[in-house]
Amino acid sequence: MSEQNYCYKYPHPSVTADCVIFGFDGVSIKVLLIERGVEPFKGKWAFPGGFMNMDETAEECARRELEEETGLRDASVEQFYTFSDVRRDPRERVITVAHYALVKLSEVKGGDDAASARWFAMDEVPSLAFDHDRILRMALNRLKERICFEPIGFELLPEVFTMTELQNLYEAILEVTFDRRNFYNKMLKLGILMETEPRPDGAARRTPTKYRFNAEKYAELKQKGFRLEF
Amino acid sequence: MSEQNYCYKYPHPSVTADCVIFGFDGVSIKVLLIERGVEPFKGKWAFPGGFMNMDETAEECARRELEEETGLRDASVEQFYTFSDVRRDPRERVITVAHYALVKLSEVKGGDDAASARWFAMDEVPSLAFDHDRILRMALNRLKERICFEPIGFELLPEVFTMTELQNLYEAILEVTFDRRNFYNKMLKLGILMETEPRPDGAARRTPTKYRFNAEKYAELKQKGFRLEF
DNA sequence: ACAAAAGTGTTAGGCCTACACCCATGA
DNA sequence: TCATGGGTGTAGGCCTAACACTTTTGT
Repeated sequence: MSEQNYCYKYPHPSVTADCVIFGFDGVSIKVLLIERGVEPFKGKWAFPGGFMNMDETAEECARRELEEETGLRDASVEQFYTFSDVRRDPRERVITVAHYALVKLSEVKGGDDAASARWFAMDEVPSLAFDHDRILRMALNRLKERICFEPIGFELLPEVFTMTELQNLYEAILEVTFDRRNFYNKMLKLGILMETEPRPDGAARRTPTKYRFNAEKYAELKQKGFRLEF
Repeated sequence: MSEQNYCYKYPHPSVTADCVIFGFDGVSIKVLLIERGVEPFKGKWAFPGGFMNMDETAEECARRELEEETGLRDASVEQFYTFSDVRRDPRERVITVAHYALVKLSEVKGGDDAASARWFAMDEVPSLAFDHDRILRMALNRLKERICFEPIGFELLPEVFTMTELQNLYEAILEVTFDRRNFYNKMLKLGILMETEPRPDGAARRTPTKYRFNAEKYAELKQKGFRLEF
């Protein structure tokens, strides 16, 4: 039954890719976890992940996991660290190439495993399987670093969003609060936001201004090197 | 002879750790390369690296490589990316966890392989074996990012150094030039430099002020979160 | 004598921060 | 009418960037 057909002169570790999937619901950052149905860590929550095939890169493997859980193929996925502690998996030597994905919650459909998958706000995340607590901490740190250089916020928001939502997102990721006017000024001065036409419903109730991300302007900015000061 | 004793149900990639070793000679950034003596890429230059043992982490493996080539045990080593392209090694599937190390050139003794190892300035680096060109590019980018947040410069300089050397280092890594006075002011204001006593040789020839890195002050700064603006 | 490198201050402009009130809406 | 959230401008301080000359030393 369990034939062992792949033989090597020296021992090889198993290699997996894990995918920390972040979403944003307008108020707080969420992460998608899966409840483990088997030992080890049965009943504990963990990130989607799985063994890397021989004909795919780590990132492709992470994207595969992402698609299985969310149905999304084109989200932003980035590798951030490889965890190789000798005993991180109690069964055998497994090293994992950890990625994070940023997804728009509105576009996510439950995947195959929907039954055992759930979104958790950061302050609700339980103690996780394997070394996934550490992986989450590092993923969040990377997110904090990166949001100051790249407009990753827009990967997490719907196409059209309000300034307040954008501010909530930055505050949630960086765990700080900003003065509203200063945040407006800074973002608008950057020039990577476009106002969307407020549809002129005659008696429409007063709605906040909606914005859209201006990818062209951003490309220009990036050329020159830019940094968001927070 | 080549018995294949380690068997698995599914194929496993080989895992290596590579170590991009950076040094600084007072003027330019150097990287330590090793000339390959065997195929593939025989005669081409590559970073030190090797297969990960089953009882060591990727970082430990990278440190082992570092020590073999330089004799150094306590240098700063940091993992920065895992390269997993399917065909990056023509022989078999190999993924590599890439690290960079920052060393003080003055402390480096030639390692076992001294004959085939050589320091190259960045603008002399030849085309490299495997995907090591790409690895080098990414290592340099990480270095650029990191030098704005952490005083990694001090890992590359001798214990005692002049302001000009420090400036040359920043200029070499960031590939820019700074106004000397502004650089002085910024660095001194940060407060992480200590002047060393100029030894009062009576008629010593005029020497530039020497500085030393003040680790305590840096620890305080880091607490509060700091950033170097360049 | 000349070239090369160290050392040193000031000014103007831009950016960040702190801060308060009005309006529209929905309850 | 009251509570909530959106929208808006200014003034002060700090940091950044630009800029030139003198001194010392070695050649």
